[in-house]
Amino acid sequence: MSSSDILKKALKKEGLRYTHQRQAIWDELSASDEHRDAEEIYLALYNSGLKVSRATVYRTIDVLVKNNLVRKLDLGDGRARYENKMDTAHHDHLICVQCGKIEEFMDNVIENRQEVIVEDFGYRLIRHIHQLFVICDECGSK
Amino acid sequence: MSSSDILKKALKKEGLRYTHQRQAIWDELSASDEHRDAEEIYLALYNSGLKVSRATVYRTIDVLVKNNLVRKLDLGDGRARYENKMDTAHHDHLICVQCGKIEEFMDNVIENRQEVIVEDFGYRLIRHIHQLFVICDECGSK
DNA sequence: TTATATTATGAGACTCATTCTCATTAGTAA
DNA sequence: TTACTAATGAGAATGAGTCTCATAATATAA
Repeated sequence: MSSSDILKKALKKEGLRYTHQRQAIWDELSASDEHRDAEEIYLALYNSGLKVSRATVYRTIDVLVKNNLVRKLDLGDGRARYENKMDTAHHDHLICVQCGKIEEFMDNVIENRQEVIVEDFGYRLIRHIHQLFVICDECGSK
Repeated sequence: MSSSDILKKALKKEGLRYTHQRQAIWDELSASDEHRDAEEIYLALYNSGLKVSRATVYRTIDVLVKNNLVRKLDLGDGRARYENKMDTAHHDHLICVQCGKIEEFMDNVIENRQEVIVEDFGYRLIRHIHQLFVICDECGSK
């Protein structure tokens, strides 16, 4: 399924219209594996000649997040980051507190323990945030 | 060690003065096990007749957090919560996405796995955030 | 104590990411 | 095409948190 088909499907599901702006924003996000904030997405589009407003960037990202095409990360610094979620398995993040580098990890033992914990409470797990703030090898060796 | 001794010790270590406002804020935080935001702390003081400014609330909480007397929680909703850290063992949180109720959990298997993961990367773990967003028993049964 | 030198506080201005408003523009169904 | 809506853009608004700076309070020395 092409990039535009994926988007069209999500928009149809939400009862939303297919627009150039929404396609441009999804193209920008789906073409990269970086963890970027809204301003970076906005500027990337702007610099490639596509004048999409910040408001539309935010609005569209919300739709993409809601439809599981993009993941929103809260790193605790007041700026949300977004990553393409297509073809990527679930993972959590390691963040270097010095240089900001972001790595991904996935651990089945932890995933399973989470379920057990929530079950013991008699609750139902909806989603989780698990971030390991580290000093990476490069920063640590200085 | 009394509440004021604990505070005085932290302030001395930081080279800061002991003031009524700082004591009042620490009293307010240390007397409760709730997870409150800065505005709630400010209002609690205000309603008990202590007119401490919001700026001082934020400034003082920063000192308390830095000195491990208070823990800052980022729940991803744009308002930091603070909890008294005295006499409480390390734990992470379950947050009900419906009613906002916060419960605490601690799991040694997860704690150990985190260390292993970070070690495998050759990094050093500084701190972590682990939050399980759930639907609690009360909200789930409706 | 009292005087002196700082530091802390309060009020409100400011910041910055994000959201909202509303007039204009552009999809879309018939 | 038309006609009906929904989407967009520009910039105002929001809101948590930070900063500024004149004034007040604390610590230290005498």
